[in-house]
Amino acid sequence: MPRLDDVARAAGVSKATASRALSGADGVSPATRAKVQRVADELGFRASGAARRLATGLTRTIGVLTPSVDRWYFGSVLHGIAHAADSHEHDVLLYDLGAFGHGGHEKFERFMRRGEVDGLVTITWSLVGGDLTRLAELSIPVATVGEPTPHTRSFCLDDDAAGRQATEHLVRLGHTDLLHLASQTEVQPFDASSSDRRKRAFEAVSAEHGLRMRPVRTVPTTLEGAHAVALHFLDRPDRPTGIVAGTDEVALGVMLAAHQLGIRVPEELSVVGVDDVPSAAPFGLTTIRQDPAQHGEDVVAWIMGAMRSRGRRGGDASQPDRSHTGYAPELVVRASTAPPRP
Amino acid sequence: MPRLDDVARAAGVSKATASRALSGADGVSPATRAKVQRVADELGFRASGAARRLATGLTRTIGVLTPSVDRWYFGSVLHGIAHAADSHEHDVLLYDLGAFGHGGHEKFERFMRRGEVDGLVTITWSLVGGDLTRLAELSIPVATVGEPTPHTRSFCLDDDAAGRQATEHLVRLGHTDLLHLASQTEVQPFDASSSDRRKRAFEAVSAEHGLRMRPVRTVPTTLEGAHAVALHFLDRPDRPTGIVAGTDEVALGVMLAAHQLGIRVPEELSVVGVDDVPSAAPFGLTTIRQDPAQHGEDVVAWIMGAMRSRGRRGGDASQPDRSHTGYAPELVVRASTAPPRP
DNA sequence: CTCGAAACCGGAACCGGTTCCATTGCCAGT
DNA sequence: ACTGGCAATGGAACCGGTTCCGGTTTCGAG
Repeated sequence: MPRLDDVARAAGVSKATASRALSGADGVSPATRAKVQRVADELGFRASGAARRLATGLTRTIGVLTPSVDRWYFGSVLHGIAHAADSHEHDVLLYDLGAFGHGGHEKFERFMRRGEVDGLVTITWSLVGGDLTRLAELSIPVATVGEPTPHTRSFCLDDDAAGRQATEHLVRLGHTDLLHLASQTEVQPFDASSSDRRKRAFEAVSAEHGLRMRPVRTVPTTLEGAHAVALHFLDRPDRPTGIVAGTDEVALGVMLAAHQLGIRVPEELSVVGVDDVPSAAPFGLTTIRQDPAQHGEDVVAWIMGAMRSRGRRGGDASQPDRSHTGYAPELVVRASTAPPRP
Repeated sequence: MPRLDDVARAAGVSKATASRALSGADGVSPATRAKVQRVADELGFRASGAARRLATGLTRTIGVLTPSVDRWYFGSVLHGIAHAADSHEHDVLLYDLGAFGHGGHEKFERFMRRGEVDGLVTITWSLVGGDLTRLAELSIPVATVGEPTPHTRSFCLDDDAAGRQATEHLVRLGHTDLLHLASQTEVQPFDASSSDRRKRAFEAVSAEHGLRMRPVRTVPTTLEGAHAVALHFLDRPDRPTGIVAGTDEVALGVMLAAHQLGIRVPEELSVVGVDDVPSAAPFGLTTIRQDPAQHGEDVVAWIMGAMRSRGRRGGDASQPDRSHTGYAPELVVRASTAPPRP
């Protein structure tokens, strides 16, 4: 494996000049630069990342903290992040904190201990209170996607609008007896998780239109979990005529349960979800669409910008950007919603 | 941020001793070691990963090449990998090659160019032929999970047994007219992808029992894709009485299509899948279970072992381990299979 | 009491880049 | 012709650890 020294010698220049030539810094004549680059190519030179990081202090890596990677939303965000990071010539260091609470804290501690990233994005807050504030210890840009947060720059669906749109869609169809299924948030450091905001939007719309007030139910975020609970609360005469689910997975679980109980969707029960997962379409699920991969791309774009501004000292004094981006939801009407039976 | 030098000075020892004390190397008296460790703690010392890598040549990082991260199988494997890597104090560098063929090669090139990992696991071969052999250029342990390969150590479900078990289950129930839906493999460098092996097992069992020979159909690996095709080929009088799907997602798509066409499962159509995804249970899908997260854990365990043996020079001369681990499939019988109607 | 091995430790080289600073060469301005 | 100034370049320090090598102790065996 050739070193920079070898390239320099072969090109007849000093290590310093070779470094400048290859890194694109100026102060090198075009002729010299071309020669060095050619020689480097011929020798198959690849700069040692370790040496570069040691010298520059930059890792060209961004870290991702995620509660888990095998759920549609998280996976899609991660996909967007990976794509964007790659196009910025950055690597992605993945920290799968695992099942919530399940040793997640220890993994977080190890992450902090290594801390070899230039920027960090957390997908949802899967951290407990104490850990949250510790993130400030790393003096690197931090952003969150999936939940609005007061501590960091954040990106996610406008949950309030999403909850409203879903509920109002059913109200417009004539429903007056709705039930909201909030998906369970395992860790909930703030009083305004995504799930909460959707729930409040539901309650607000319910109140505005004088709907029957049923207490919101909290169910597991998975299809199978929601299905199991739905089998119980759907199997009674005073069930609602429509259900606003916090998530497509939940909505699909409900549709399945309804089907198994002989309740026809949408004739006897309307169901709306949020997400627009790929299987929502074939199941005919009416839902609120969001594009997590795009969120991932955007968060990386922001991180890159933030890294640049820290780069040039002076932007340092300015307040860190803790603003929030809420994406506009888009209602997708399919076959799972209809006017209630008279 | 304190440096090793600071710790050494504060502890009244040399940098060399401090390094030995903290890294656990021997040649340090217990008393000295304790003192250095205490001082390091007090100062909040964290060794610079960059410096350590430069000095040792080890990155404490393993790379993961995956075709995408938002599909159940890949996500679960990645989850297992992340967990295992963490317990070995290693980081995970993620390379999401993105949609197959879609710039995947460029991303792969960038990966090779940086190449700062101690070990590499590829989830399925999403690489084209040329790229495959280039992996040997990196002289690090490489393993694959999700497909048996001739070039590397590999881990995956015993596809032959899985295909046989699924098919034989239907045969035992009395079916004689089956259709196999192989899931599409976008890149297929070898003549024996997972999908192929399951297909051949199906054909073998079919022949052994003299079943009606229908040509195998290849369908997209997604629920929505399989659903779309199933709507066509199920909607005809001479449809089979049973379907062996290469994947649960495909099986679920078929079940959905059948339902929409008014075909009752399992009375009029039996369906078997492979995977046992979480939603297979609520849907009552009979399937062949596998545990991808376990595969991820195992592949990391192997990588760690391989790294150690390369560490001690001498094991170097020995042939690299290219063996294959096939996990035994487990049939899970649920409600989607039954004897054919007479 | 002496001698040698073994344990412990410090100095310094090294990993492979980046970057500050000094030097050189060349050209325009007066 | 002289010089201020700028572009191009080289030397060397530096980033922060690890590790080789040689020098002291220490301690048990003879």
